[in-house]
Amino acid sequence: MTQEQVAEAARRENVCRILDAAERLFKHYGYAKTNVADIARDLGMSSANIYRFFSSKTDIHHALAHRMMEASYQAAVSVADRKASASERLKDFTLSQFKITVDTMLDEKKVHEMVVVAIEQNWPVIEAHIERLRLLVERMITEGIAAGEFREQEPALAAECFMSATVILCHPQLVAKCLAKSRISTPEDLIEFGLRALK
Amino acid sequence: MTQEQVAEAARRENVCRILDAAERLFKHYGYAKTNVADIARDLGMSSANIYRFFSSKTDIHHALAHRMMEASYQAAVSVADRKASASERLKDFTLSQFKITVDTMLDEKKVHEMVVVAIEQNWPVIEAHIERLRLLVERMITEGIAAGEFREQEPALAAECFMSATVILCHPQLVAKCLAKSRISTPEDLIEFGLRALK
DNA sequence: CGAGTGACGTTTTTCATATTTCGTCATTCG
DNA sequence: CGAATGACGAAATATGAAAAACGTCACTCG
Repeated sequence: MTQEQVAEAARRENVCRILDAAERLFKHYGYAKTNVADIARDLGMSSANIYRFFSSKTDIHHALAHRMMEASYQAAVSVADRKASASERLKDFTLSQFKITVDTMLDEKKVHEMVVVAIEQNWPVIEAHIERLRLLVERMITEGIAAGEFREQEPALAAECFMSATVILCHPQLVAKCLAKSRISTPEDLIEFGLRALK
Repeated sequence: MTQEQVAEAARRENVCRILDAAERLFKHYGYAKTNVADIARDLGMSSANIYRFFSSKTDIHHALAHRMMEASYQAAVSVADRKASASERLKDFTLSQFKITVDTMLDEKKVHEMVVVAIEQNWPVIEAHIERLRLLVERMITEGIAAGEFREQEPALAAECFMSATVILCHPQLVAKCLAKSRISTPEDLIEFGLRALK
């Protein structure tokens, strides 16, 4: 292992530790109430040292968002790659996204604060994430068409419609609102509805 | 016409004038920047007089929201009552709701402020409005099933799913966001998608 | 008598400034 | 030499007193 590789590994390790600490503190005290000095103290280092790995507090926020979305995407990929019918996979894909959103929002107030900021300022990473997911959906739909499971249709368009139709299961703010109110339909009902439109 | 009826008519007239003035000022200067004295001055009356018709500034806000939703509901009813296929009416219903939402949001910043407050605090009137619309949709779906246009299904469940699927066309905040971004699908595409799920 | 008002107590908002936090850099230390 | 830091200026935020807005009520006037 070269000198550079060792240094790089150490750097990654530090980045990860900082993100872990930041995530924990943000979730516990809220994003606004936690300052970089708090994060540094938690790790037994100086706040100046944090800035060797992140250019700003916002940058940490970005990185955390990226990490969470990456995890969400990996979960999605592992569902999309399964050996199962397109319908089955689309259903599990959407349920998995729903579950992740619910779990993320369970911390409520603290996480909500961070999500709102990211959405209100509509960070490009969010759009990029949605687009990646859309491509996954598009692929599953294409496969479903090939298998004769779905009717002939434009996969790109169908993917966007399917995701729009199930947006209340994946959009953090909508999920937060809808969990509270009494509803006739379950998530499964809505997914079933979306799948029918594809067939 | 009795004494009471005259008085009642005068009261309604005042209520209406106040709401008109409030709506205009709120849209021009924003809800927060407009105070009750401004509304009163605009009408050549004292602010104390406003409180003979509305118990608070918030009450005016409520009344305005109610008036707008009532207009939206009447537009919806007139579409739902038309002589046309259920598909056609459901499509026009959704497009009409979409148009109203877009037009309402066109004033952007000023109206947005009021809508956000109403949604964040989730006023019961909003839930009630959505429920009324859902009942209209349910009726159209029931008629569509009877006409053999849609498959056999639970109308109440189908109505909620259809509305959930088209929520991005009717939810003020989502519409505001989605108008900005480039999309593959048009509103018509999404409605078509929702209708397919019913057939 | 009752529609309408000016005056007034209470609550909320504004605004100036005191304090905290952010982010940089020259310097230390292993 | 480079990882790490304390000290520091700039930017943001908390604070609290002053001003404005809210909402009430005794009173006026047609």
